[in-house]
Amino acid sequence: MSTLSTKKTSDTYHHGNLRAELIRSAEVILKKEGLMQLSLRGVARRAGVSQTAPYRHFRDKAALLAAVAAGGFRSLATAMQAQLAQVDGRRGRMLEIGRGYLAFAIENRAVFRLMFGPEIPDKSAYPELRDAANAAFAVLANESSATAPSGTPDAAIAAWSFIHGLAMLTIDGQLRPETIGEAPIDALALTRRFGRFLDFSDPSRH
Amino acid sequence: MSTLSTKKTSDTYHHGNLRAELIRSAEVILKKEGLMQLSLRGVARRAGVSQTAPYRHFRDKAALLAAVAAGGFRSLATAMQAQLAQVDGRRGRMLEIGRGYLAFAIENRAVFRLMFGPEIPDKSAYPELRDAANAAFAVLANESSATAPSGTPDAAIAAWSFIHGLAMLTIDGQLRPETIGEAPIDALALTRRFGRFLDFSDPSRH
DNA sequence: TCCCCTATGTTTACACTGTCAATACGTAGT
DNA sequence: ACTACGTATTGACAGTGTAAACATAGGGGA
Repeated sequence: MSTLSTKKTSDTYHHGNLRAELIRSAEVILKKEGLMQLSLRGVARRAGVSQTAPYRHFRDKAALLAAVAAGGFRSLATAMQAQLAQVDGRRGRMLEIGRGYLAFAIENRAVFRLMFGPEIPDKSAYPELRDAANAAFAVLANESSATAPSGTPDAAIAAWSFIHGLAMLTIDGQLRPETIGEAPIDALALTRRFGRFLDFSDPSRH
Repeated sequence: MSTLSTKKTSDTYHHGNLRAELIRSAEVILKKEGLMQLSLRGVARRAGVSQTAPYRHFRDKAALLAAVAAGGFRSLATAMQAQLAQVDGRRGRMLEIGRGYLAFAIENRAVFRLMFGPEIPDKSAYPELRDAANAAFAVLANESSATAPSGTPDAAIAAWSFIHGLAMLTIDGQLRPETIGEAPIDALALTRRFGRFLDFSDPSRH
């Protein structure tokens, strides 16, 4: 209408599929600017809509973040399974899962932090998020139950803790030369050296 | 001489030692309201000064948080050493360190998250914070080097990763009955069951 | 003693945020 | 064709981090 603001959304007043677009915009900002820089208004701006448009699709900012985090958990599960597909036999499967986990965390720091951080309070209030998180853990737990000595989920939790801690410390920049007194470290190589912590099917190398 | 002493513990100025008071206020708010609810203005309010008074003592909000985080790392080191003092002999020392670590994380979730989160970007820019973090890691590394087979810091990093991951997952509420299919879990008891991951001086049980 | 200097604290202001209320718009169903 | 409803916009409000200008106290040199 006005010559001043030529909207690129000239197609429709109703965006069409704004919800998905908002999630995608949030992901882009997360990856480019980080979690601290992500604002609802910024997401709306990038999607080309007004600042309150997101409220038609998400109760509040946390709900949008929950949707993004759910997508993150799905990607995480996929990353682990993709890595798993590269190995055959019973050996080193847990290690490959760990690699997938670590690679995902490093490639998507901001989303990874969001998935586990306090920015989404009461995560259990979002069924989609809860299901996606459980599905991701299931990849780990399922593999663990197949190789661990006992059927308890203890082994899976132990493996998860180790991988998760390694991922967190890595993306937080705590695992650095000054800290550990070595040349620049490839975190994935690190996991290889610690394979004995991950692979319950291979106790020989102790 | 006089300038030095007055700068640190001067009590004779406008409102007393504001810098320390601000840090204490921030800690209180952190523990009571959480990291998301902590604002610079809120800290100033609680300290009874104007909203820009903190800028005479900290370059910005991140600088205040860095001071708080440094205190957190010092407390963490103390917590680990206190736990360590409860055991004699070479056995189970790493496990006790892990317990101290976990207890601190649970008791001080918000500070713990701050210590490792992205709210303080470029942590290496704060010498006090860096030193405190290194000192805390040193407790772990020192113990590890005394018990681990090789002199490399690999074992310390592995132990740190495991404990850190367990702590993170715990305070993030990921280790819950629905997730792991068990009755309410005491995280400290969990570490006991996973002691073999922590105690390098006892490789027999593998 | 007095006065000024500098470190400390306040006031004011601005751009930004999350979110609510009222309003406009377009499309689907009748 | 007209109405109803889901969708998007405008405007507003309280709260945030922080920069600039101003105020004040307490000590050091005269």
